[in-house]
Amino acid sequence: MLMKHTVSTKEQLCRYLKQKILLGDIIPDQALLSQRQLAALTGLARSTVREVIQQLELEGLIKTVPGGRSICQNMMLDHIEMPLEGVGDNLDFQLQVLEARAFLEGEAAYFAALRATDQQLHDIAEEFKRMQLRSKGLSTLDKAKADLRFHMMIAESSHHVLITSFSQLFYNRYFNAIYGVLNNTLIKFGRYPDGIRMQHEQIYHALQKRDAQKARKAAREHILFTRKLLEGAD
Amino acid sequence: MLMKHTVSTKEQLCRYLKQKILLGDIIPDQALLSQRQLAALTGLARSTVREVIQQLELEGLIKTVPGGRSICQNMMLDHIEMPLEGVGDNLDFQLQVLEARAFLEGEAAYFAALRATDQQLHDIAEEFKRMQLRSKGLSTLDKAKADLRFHMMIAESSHHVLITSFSQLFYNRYFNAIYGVLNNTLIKFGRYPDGIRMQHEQIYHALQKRDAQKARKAAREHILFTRKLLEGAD
DNA sequence: ACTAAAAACTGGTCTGACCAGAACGTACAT
DNA sequence: ATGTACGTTCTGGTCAGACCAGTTTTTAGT
Repeated sequence: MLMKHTVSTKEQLCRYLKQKILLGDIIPDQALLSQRQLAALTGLARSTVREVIQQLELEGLIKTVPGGRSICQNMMLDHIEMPLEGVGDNLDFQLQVLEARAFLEGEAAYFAALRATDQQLHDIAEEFKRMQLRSKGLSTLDKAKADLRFHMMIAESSHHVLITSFSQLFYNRYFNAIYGVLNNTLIKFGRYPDGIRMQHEQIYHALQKRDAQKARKAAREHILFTRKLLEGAD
Repeated sequence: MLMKHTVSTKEQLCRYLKQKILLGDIIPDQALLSQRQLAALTGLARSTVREVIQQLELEGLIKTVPGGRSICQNMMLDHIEMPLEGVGDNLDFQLQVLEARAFLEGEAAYFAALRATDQQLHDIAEEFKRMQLRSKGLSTLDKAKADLRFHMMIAESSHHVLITSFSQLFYNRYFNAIYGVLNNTLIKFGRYPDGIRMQHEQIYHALQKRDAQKARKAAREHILFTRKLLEGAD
């Protein structure tokens, strides 16, 4: 029995550093260990450590200065912790969030249909079935989380750096707004409107058939449908 | 007299490859020169070439397979060359594009106000002035390009990897749609509506004063204004 | 205690080497 | 001629050790 994807030491270092930064163990403006120290620590060659460092730099997590150490930046932190400027609960803002989300979901579904691994497709199928089964007995918050997890799995399956990153950023930041939308629709209908369940199904089936354009269309319409609900609810 | 930022050979190679890929000199599934060949060609060390390659890979332009060559992917190209599914010119599609764009522009302006370097702010000021001066004597296409350049500079000044990347992706893909919007408004009004000029000015001033929230608001409203124009033009 | 020289770092680049896996060619068997 | 097995050559990934041009820290001299 052998692992198909043994996690390389390089990958481990990468995750380790990202985690440290994202969880706040290393805070902005704080210096990282030097490349040589990291190399000694991990047993990797410095050139390999450099590649990890460069990756983090390209992702905006750290900044390097020749002669000085690599220091943490974490531009993502700005987003996650941003207080949403007090507009988190108003309707206009929620509508705007859904506008952007429609685009994002569409692209995610499109690429997911094209590039998801069979394993991912299988995982999505599982999650979808779970979603259907338990849809009756959950709190609004749990439903929101389930809904988001479903869409996040799709985003990840797109294997598209930009889409995945943007989705993460997006959901981290706007979860409350999205949750608010779901809450509103639930309050109005007492349950998920039938449309939504059917739309989820359409997205799901388009993905399983790897029909990219249909997946995009379904995902987009799904969000825009939610948007219409919210618009008509004022 | 010395250059402040002499463009390193490394940077040159990076731009060269990006250009080749984005302009279609290297098409998807086509193999790049090997790292050793590129090293020999540029005089760089292979380790340095590798860092360039890794960067392109992280940006989704190429894919590397151990043992095989690095092959072009250019996920952007999918967008640029995609026939837009036959809806490229219809109204609904343009509206959708503007929806997503409103969100993106807002975020870009917000972060640009916070993080643009003085140099970038200066460059934006220059571009803005140029835009004002020559706004009378340009073709629609040139105006569209100028408009896009202005917004792209803002996106770049956000120093936010995701926003910058997403903007590039976005504009590459939807330039035609955006151009269509501009064309429509120009046809309708014979010139840019006054609102747009004023809105550009508001964005510009918010940036110069580094008022992030105002910048976001102005940028968002600018796009949503264009959207309304288009909506009312059917 | 303050300053200036010097030593000890840092990231960036280079060289040259080895490995495992992919690609390709060649020679052999059909 | 066709097809298949094999071996060479090539690829990307990793490694080790070196130098440079800067920064930072220490040290020595005032």
